[in-house]
Amino acid sequence: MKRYNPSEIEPKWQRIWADDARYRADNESTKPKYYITGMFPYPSGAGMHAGHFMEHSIVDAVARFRRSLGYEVLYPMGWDSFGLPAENYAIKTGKTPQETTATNIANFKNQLQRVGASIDWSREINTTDPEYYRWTQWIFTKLFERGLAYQKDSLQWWCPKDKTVLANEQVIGGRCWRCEEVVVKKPMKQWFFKITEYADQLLEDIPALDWPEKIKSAQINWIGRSEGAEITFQIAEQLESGASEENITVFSTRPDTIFGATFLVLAPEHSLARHLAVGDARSAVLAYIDEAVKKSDIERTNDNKDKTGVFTGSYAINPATGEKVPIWIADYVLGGYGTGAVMAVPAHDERDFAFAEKFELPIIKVVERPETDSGVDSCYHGEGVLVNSGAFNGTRSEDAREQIVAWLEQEGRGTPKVTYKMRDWLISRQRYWGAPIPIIHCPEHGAVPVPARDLPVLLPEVRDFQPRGDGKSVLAAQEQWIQTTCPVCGGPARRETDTMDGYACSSWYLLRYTDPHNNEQAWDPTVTNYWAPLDMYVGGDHATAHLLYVRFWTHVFRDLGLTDFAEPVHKLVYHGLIQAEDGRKMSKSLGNVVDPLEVIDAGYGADALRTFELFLGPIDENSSWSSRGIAGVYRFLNRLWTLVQEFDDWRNDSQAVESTAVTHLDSVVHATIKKVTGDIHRLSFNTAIASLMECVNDLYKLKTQGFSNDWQQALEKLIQLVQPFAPHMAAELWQQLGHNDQLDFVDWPQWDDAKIISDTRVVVVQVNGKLRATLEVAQEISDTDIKQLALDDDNVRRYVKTEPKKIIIVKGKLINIVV
RNA sequence: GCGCGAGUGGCGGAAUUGGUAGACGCGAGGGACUUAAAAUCCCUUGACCAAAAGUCGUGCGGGUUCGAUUCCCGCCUUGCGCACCA
Repeated sequence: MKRYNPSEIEPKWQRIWADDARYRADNESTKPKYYITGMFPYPSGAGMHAGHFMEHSIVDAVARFRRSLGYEVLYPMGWDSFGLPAENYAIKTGKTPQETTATNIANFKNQLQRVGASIDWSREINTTDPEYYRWTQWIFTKLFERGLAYQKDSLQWWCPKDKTVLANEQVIGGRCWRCEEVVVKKPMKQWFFKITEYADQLLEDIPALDWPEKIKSAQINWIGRSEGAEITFQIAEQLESGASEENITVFSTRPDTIFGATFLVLAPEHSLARHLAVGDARSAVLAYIDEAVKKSDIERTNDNKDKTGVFTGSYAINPATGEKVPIWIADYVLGGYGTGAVMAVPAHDERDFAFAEKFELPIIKVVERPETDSGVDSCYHGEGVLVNSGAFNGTRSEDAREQIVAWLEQEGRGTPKVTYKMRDWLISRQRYWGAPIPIIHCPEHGAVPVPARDLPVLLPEVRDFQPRGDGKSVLAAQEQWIQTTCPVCGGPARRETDTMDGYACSSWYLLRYTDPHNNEQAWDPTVTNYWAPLDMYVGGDHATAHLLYVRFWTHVFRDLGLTDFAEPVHKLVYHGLIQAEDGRKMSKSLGNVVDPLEVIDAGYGADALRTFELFLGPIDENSSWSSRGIAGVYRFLNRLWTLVQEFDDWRNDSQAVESTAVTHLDSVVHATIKKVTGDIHRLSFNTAIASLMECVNDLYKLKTQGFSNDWQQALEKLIQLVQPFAPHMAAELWQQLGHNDQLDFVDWPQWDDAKIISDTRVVVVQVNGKLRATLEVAQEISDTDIKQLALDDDNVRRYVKTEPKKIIIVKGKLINIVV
């Protein structure tokens, strides 16, 4: 009898799987395909912790399950390896990002191999590989040609001391988060992807996605579609300083409240803001604008609720009432949303109300609060009947919405309009470690995309990664690299020196996996249409960033004729986090990280680790690591192992006697097959593993009757069921029971309902819904007989003294006697 | 503030369509084996009651139903996402 020793059997099987490239996916297969993977990792220096392994435990279990069901499974892996951490690490250590990235990838790959993930390594990809980013760049040029990649001047945060651009989140209280220098805003020309053009399509496709509600609603929220109208307010006075416009256009979702619009508010960034400042107010307005523009968005929203603003001295005409209304500037209006200007209706909008109260502006009620509404606030934002609204008095606000817009449209003062919260995707990065934007700036022809034949635009190797300080990436110092010729006219031209956001690289990798070695094109549509879209995509991050971008790009690919499908992922599995044993997030700085290789090497092995991660709880909820819990799972695997050893010893013992007393063996095993199969289908791994444990416990009890030859098949089936969770042990035991074939591809066991059913069943007897007895009755018993048996039961009789009013029978399960 | 989840023993969790609440695991208690310990195996384990019988029990308060962890209404707590988006 062999002891269970994972440190011996796991390397053995990992070697076998690697040697015969067992998990290579075949493009030409005649089997049905199943394409599954997890979100590819960023290969950091820290390596993966036990929490990261959750994703691979899920993907590998499903991949192995699907293989057994007869699918051709594609489970690839790759590396999202461009990005800031590698670059910062390079600055600190003097190593190049190329070197550190290679080291980290080797480490990650080793970790994945040591858990026995059934990955097709022949399809490994790496976003920093020029053969990969060549096509990222090619896609950029395609977007550019379609008008979906464009340049725009926008304000960026700039730290004069660190000489670098900062993200909004890196500006705290107007100061740099690193050196606390006061930051300034600097206008910079940046590259954007026009995701807003796909806002409606991305929104419309959401209901049909087999994705968690949580993610779907996060995306709906993020896109933030609002239906309303743009309404034009004429400026009352002639503007002195030659402003380009004489009108102010506002966006409103409540055009029905226009009769209550008692003032206008413009964002400080509004193009007319300075021009409107007249008379005594002028200097105060200009000061306010300067101050507001300096504040970060975070400050402007977090300083919150306490409204600030200034009156410009100018007025506009409310197109509905004809009244003059004052024009204010206030930073509670956002420059980047709608038109950057709003009509303020203080009676029916809380923000406008707070502002009006503070600055003593008129408040006119135009929607009557229904009597059924119990609220008493002086500001009411619900629906109701219009008042103080001229010809529209008495109209319901829902109806008035359309009627008023129609009327304004007739007058040439308004038009229906849909607006989105989502902004275009800013993809320029002034950092080194990214894919160069494949654009050549020609004095004659402007921004020209690099032709496909000249791709990739290689990232030059440099020595100094420190950002230079003039708002450009270190590539701007590579004068030789920059100088080139215009692809259109052949004249001298200069390369774009910004790199692309890493999210660009990860927006198409799922398609590259299907055809990773293609050096003629990004992918062959025939191959890609065979594998993609993904049947299952597993991850626990990026609800609105990556998962929105990858949908956006795939929609574009479809429109370009590069794919047949617009949605890249059929089913999304969004798993929870595994927190540390102390209930906090696992992190290096907290010192609570569980290293998976240490767990494996401590003797538990990869099988116990994987099984435990899936046993912790439902995969979509957070859970906490438990060093005691993994011992419990290890105990279970050990019990299964021992059981097979004991059977094997019996089998090989020539003196062994076959027991004739064995009962229920089939019933136990077939019930387990049924339960485990159903549970894996619905991704309820914790209950699948629980029923495997239950099955082993039951077999220990049956074992006391002695073994028989029937046990061979029973144990084989059990081993097959365990395989998705503990593949090394399963392979070893399979071999020990006399098989030389590959367990991975052996058909998943079938159950037979007839074998599960026993001669008797348990029926619960309730009186008035309370449990009073349980009866063991024959399988085929009639309702009449059940009723009689129930009523004859001693304990039931104590509660049923009179003729029952009603008797409810749930076939084969329960009888409830109502008295 | 808005949106989406969640709340069940000492702990992680189960109950798939409204039908025995607490599967499975951890922990705890007891026993077997052992010189002893570890490991292993067996039994017990929601609360109250000596126990049978029973009563109570799924965040709180109502409701629908023969029957509610499950459905409905109103709260509380908590996680996540968005957040002055007009």
